[in-house]
Amino acid sequence: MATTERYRAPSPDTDPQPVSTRSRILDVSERLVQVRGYNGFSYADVAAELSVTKASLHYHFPSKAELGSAVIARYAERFADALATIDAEVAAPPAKLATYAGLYAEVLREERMCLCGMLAAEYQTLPSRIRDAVIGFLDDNEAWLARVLEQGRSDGSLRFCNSAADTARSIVSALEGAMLVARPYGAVERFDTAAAQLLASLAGSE
Amino acid sequence: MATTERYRAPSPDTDPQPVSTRSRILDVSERLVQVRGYNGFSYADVAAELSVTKASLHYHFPSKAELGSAVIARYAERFADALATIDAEVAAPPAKLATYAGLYAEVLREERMCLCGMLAAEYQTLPSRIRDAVIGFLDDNEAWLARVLEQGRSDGSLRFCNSAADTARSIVSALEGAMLVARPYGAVERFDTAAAQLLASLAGSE
DNA sequence: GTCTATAGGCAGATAGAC
DNA sequence: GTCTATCTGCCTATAGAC
Repeated sequence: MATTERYRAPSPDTDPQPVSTRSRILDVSERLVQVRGYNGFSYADVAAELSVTKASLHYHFPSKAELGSAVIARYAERFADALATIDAEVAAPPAKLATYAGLYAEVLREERMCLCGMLAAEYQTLPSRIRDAVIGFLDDNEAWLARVLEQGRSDGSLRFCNSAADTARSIVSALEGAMLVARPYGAVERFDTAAAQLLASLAGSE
Repeated sequence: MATTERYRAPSPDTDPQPVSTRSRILDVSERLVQVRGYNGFSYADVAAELSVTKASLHYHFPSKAELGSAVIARYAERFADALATIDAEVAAPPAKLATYAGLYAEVLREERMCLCGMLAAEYQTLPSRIRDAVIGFLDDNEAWLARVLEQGRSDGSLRFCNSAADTARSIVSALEGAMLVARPYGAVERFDTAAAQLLASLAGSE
């Protein structure tokens, strides 16, 4: 998909080297956190999947807190790139919101929770570096959404009663909640229905 | 509060006995699951808070899965009673929804996540008995909400485009998500704003 | 960079005395 | 019912060889 090219790994044509161990560790860890939670995965799980030893993982990431921090930092960077891509490729505010919701749907289709939503649930047990990253991720998303909402209000394509900031928060909440509840049922449709309803409630007069 | 009396512990006047050990274990465990998650608390945590030994806890709840099952079973029962109380004491559908959202707000005010939302995040790591209880809890909530929505559509006090069932799912999603996101900020206002927006979007013509 | 080996601690759980 | 004592296993993390 075009909107994801900018933040995916380089293609084999231009970059024939094997993926670095560090990045494969992050890939596996990211998925495990999204599926099982930060408190639900271990170095042993990652090591088994990659057929290396736990000691080897500690060479790349000395502590679990550092591994967790690296996971969310990379995730946030990729997400920020995706938002920039939406800005570059999608003009209309309602379409931007729909594409944004589509990012969540993609994650859910892989049977994962949003990394940030999962960490939000576990918030009280997390190292402070990871806590800060969770807050930063939410803030960035809300700021981007608020800009899109302002734009939509200006051109009449979106309509909402409260402030753009509050509405942005509601959107993040609603999408995170829709993922949270849909996943136990293994039902992506549940998410899609909730997202569609949300977007419809923001539709403008135009 | 009147709406909670029916499912709270009996008052000292009518029931002067001390709270049973079993129920105190459930109280502490429930709070720990809501704050730290099922994978984030241990028998040692509960034992320390109650000043008993882990072995004593195992007498009451032989395995952690049984303890977890008992926690969610009691929670679901109490929640069902709360819904019955709303039905008995609140007539207007919009007021029923507002009272329902207030149940979530109460939980959040105690810096807890909804038990079911927390377990939904950890779903993939849970014993199957607990998984089933999570699904059952969500189903029950959605069914109750769908009935309220139907009632509101009939009397014109509520308005919504999709089916009552889908709208009920959206409400559960939105409230769970609003809790999930508000908690890291320690900001109950975030939840209140999102809940108010949600309820306003369902307001009928009447 | 990856390994073997191991440390030290906490997890869930059990046996048996009181 | 609650205790002490203990088991087994997994956890994060480190030392040091290759």
